[in-house]
Amino acid sequence: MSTRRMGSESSESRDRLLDVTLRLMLDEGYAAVTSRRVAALAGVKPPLVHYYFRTMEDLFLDAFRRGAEANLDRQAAALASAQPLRALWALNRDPTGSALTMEFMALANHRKAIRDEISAYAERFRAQQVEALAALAGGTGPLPPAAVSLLMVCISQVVGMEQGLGVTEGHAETLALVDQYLDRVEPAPG
Amino acid sequence: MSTRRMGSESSESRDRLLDVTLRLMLDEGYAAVTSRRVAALAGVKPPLVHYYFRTMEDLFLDAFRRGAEANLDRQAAALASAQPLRALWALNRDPTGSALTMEFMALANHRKAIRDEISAYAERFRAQQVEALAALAGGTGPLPPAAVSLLMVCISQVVGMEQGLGVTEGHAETLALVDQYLDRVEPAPG
DNA sequence: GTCTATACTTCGATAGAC
DNA sequence: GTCTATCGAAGTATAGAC
Repeated sequence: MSTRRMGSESSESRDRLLDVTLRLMLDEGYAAVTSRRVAALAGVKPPLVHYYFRTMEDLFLDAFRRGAEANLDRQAAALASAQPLRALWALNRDPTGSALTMEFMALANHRKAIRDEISAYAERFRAQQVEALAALAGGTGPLPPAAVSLLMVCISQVVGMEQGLGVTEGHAETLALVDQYLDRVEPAPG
Repeated sequence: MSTRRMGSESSESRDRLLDVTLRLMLDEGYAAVTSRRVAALAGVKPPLVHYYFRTMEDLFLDAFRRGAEANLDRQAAALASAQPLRALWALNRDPTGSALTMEFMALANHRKAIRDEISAYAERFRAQQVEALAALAGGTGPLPPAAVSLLMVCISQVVGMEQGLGVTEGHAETLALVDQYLDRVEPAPG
């Protein structure tokens, strides 16, 4: 066990395994991520998964980190754009994000290592947002920056979730409130 | 198969199996709900699970229905109370609810029968709320009833989720906004 | 450095005895 | 109404061949 070898991080197979893991979580939920299924979809033999990842938990962790880092970059770009609030809102409303977040949250429910990782990233996300919103030239209107940040996440997360279910009552009214707020605090250029 | 026998709904064992299922989902996630573990925790032999529930999916469905019906009753009581908005808010903030909801949502991701069931109940929940809020004597202030309903769910769900993670930035500001809203639309008696 | 053969465990589900 | 015995499939993980 102490002499167990492990694949390099630059391997193409390793890369495919991470891709497939995220896709599978999105399509069929975290419980569908088994070493056999991941391997089959990546076109490799099942044991290869354990060559690159000591345990399935390690696979989840690396898949999460990869997705989270990419999202942090996307969010930084959005916050640095000409219309930070609108860009942030558009980014949060991406339904892929909500679905994956929910899967990882459910996983975190009973895997401490994953909970800690998500917790650390969630704080970075929130901090990055709050800092940028607080520094906004025009301010964030009647709502404190931290509340704007949290509300955007709340609304996009739950609306996206419910859309996946086919439940839509109250969505139009709530999204209209957001648009109203954006028009007021960050008027569209057109 | 067509002659397969099945236990009655009034059985005590059946009742225990449903209890244990919900508890296990809460404690360790839906993936921990296996026929063997449920049986062990309920103090019965594994095959008994399949005597009462044809498949594991049936077990999940019945467990969900039982929990959902109880919640619909609780919500109806809250909405019929003297302070409907405050009672509804208190009910939504129960952390047990958020955790279970997340588990079932994750389950729904890859089980169509469960998705349909959750969808139907979610619509009933929302409809019950919107109807009651729309009929409120004092109205819902500057926000439309449907938006109030959705926002309460959004905020309590995400705040509860993040509290479980230990992430709290923005919570105080957002909860203060809710309190401010409640004080305005439904002033506390004291 | 990369992958495969294989061990061992646990799963859902059924048939039929008690 | 409940339990024993058991099947075939799928799970994680390791040891060792290329």
